[in-house]
Amino acid sequence: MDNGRTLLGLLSREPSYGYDLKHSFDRYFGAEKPLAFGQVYAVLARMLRDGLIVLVGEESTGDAPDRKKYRITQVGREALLGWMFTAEPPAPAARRDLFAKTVVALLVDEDAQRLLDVQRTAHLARMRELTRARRDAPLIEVLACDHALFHLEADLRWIDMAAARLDALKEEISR
Amino acid sequence: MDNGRTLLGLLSREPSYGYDLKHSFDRYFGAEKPLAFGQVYAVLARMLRDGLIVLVGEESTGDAPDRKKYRITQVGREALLGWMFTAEPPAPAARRDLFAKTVVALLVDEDAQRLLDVQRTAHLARMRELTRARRDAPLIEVLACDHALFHLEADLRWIDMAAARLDALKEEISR
DNA sequence: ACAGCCATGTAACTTGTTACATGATTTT
DNA sequence: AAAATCATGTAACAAGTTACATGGCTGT
Repeated sequence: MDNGRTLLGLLSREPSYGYDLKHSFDRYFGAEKPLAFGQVYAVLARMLRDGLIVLVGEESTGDAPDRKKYRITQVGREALLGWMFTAEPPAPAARRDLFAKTVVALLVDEDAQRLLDVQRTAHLARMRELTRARRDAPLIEVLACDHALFHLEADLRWIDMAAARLDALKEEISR
Repeated sequence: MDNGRTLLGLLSREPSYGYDLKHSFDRYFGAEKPLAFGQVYAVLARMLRDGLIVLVGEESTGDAPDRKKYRITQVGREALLGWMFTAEPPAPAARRDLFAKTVVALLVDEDAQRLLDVQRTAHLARMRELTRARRDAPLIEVLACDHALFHLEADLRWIDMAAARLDALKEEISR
């Protein structure tokens, strides 16, 4: 319900329509990946069902096409605050890509060192891209880039550390 | 197909059974979160359908209960290597929890500074836990902890940086 | 006999992805 | 008149989560 919360955040500013929400979402979060309309309406239907939002009066003139305006409820506001002020635990190890691939490389007895080299190169390339995209971007995108950059850097540090311990790891795993 | 690849990795060592795969998975990746049996069989059925694995001869004695042994195919081996030697792009900004929450806090005009403080505190607490869990753990778990620790640290750095730019961000967003 | 482990799965539900369907209004 | 944009959705598919169902074998 990740997209759900961000849409709820937008609705907590002011009531709005599915169509407009999609564009607001894209403005704040969608630089890399715009939100599909299908997803917007699915999420709205879910939140409506769960009482996080309601349809607001409307039927303005009757001439215009369907336009459904949604408003956040008290329940929705509480859910939103609950989400915001909670920290998600880190994903389990198996679902952290780099870690999983490294372990699999050791299991398969494919050259794990080569795997780490490939991953390092790919990470560096992405970091260069992001550093370029960062220039001349609005502040919000700068922060989005920095967030990604910091995490790529964390991966790089891990790669170097793991590379230095591959032999010991390999031995431990094959036991 | 994340779990799929790790199970495929285990199968690339030697043919095995769903039941055993679950336990192998838990041994290498499941310290934090064991893999459910239901998921194992679902993944196996999918990989079988896609030709990544096949059933191996078997029907050993007829007395024992159902036991289905799976073997990786050439197609499966190629899929596995393709996965390993590819780097996943970072998740889009909207799906990076900390970033999304921070932007929502600014939109909602809830005290974003307080949000960052709460998140920092939670991150530090997790880091303490992980540092503790790290002691006396086998090497593979040490590396899993380090991976998580590096990323938590990356988040912390971002929190500090974002906290220092909140006013500018708020201004940019409300335009 | 009963507990616990071996071994396989199904069912219901959640969220996300991609592609398609429909029709009105506004702009060129 | 055609093209772009406004505005809503459905359908099919993928992957994961949790809970439940079933039955045999093993050790006490």
